[in-house]
Amino acid sequence: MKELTIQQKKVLQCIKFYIKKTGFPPTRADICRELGFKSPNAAESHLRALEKKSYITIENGASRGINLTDNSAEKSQTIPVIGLVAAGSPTLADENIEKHIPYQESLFLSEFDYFLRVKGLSMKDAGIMEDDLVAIKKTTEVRNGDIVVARIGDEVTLKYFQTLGNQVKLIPANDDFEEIDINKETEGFFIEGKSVGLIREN
Amino acid sequence: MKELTIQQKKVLQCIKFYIKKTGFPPTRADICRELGFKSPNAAESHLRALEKKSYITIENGASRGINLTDNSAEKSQTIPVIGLVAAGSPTLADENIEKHIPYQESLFLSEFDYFLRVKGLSMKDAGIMEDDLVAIKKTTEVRNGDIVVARIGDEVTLKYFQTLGNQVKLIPANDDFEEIDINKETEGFFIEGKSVGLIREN
DNA sequence: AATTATACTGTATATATATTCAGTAATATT
DNA sequence: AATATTACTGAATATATATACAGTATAATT
Repeated sequence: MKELTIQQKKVLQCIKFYIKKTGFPPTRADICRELGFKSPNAAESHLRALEKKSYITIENGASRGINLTDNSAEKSQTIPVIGLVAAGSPTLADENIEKHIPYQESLFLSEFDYFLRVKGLSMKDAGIMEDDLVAIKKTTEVRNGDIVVARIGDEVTLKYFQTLGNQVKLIPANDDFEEIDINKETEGFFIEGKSVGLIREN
Repeated sequence: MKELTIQQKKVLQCIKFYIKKTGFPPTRADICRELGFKSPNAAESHLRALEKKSYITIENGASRGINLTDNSAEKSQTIPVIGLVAAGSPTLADENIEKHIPYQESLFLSEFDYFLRVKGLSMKDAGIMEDDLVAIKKTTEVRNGDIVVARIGDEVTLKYFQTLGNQVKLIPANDDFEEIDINKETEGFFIEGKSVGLIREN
């Protein structure tokens, strides 16, 4: 996927926004109006650049003949599912992405960035079972009682969050598991995000 | 919602199909081509009828200025959420529908008909918590171990299903609750469907 | 019985729109 | 140092497109 320039991104955003607002793609003149260009050729050349980088297709001769490709998404948004390996997952990087699943904006009350595939039963009593998909919002602003994705070195876990001063407790929802006590400043300790929803496929 | 004539339905379907295929709405001429009309005015008058019945809006003067309204969205794109009252819910009829939520086909592995809003903790150990939305597929074909929506008279419950001969056990996933033993032929006993997925909004 | 809605054909036309051509200028790449 | 890419203005134009007008005919509603 070729990178877009700042201006090209603006034009692509403009197209997406226009479609969302009106239900149909903009004309060259519409794009000029939205972005302040004075010549339709400004829009035209940006469109051809976007076409070349395959973010859109253009049906020649057709008015408003712009079609967003799957690459440029928004059409049917997808969200990555990341596998959480029980015994130490190195990162939440792209190479750990299991698959992408379609997703609708208003599925949960709050926005989220990815799904985490749960391994193990450490949050069983919170109703989070093996293989559940937990919707995670990337954030470090978490409150006591939140279910968080915490990283300690190489290991990533899902636990209840509880803090007092500099001390953090990561509490499992299962008596068979031990609670983790850690200092906020510990090397390699990091809050990746918090749970905002859950999906179970069965 | 005003009823559409057969021809108007065809035109509306044609618009939806065209947008799906190309990413932008059809012109009058496009509609004529697709449906075999010989005059652009045939398309024009159908469009105005659809506008009048508010299945579409038309931006005057704009090419391809057709916008599908929320009304004309496919039924299958939203799915009802039905409240399950812990102590006896009369029916799963329309009047109990909480709301509709958007839904994407491939969200779960199997198709489903509605979401059931869970009340109570009788399935806690199966990871089904209060206020969870359980995706229910309407069916009477259930197997041992399935989580089913069973109706006994006025009461509707969510339980594990276990059967032997004519005898059915409805087993909660919580020691605080009692298992229900019932004969298949009992008056007023009915399997409404089974759980095929779960969503938790929090 | 009169009116309105549906369902078209056929012609005409103003204008909305894509698209080409001619420039200018800065920046990035080879 | 030469070339390509980005980022535009400005003008011109063929054509794609919405839309009005004139008809014909049947069915539904008042």
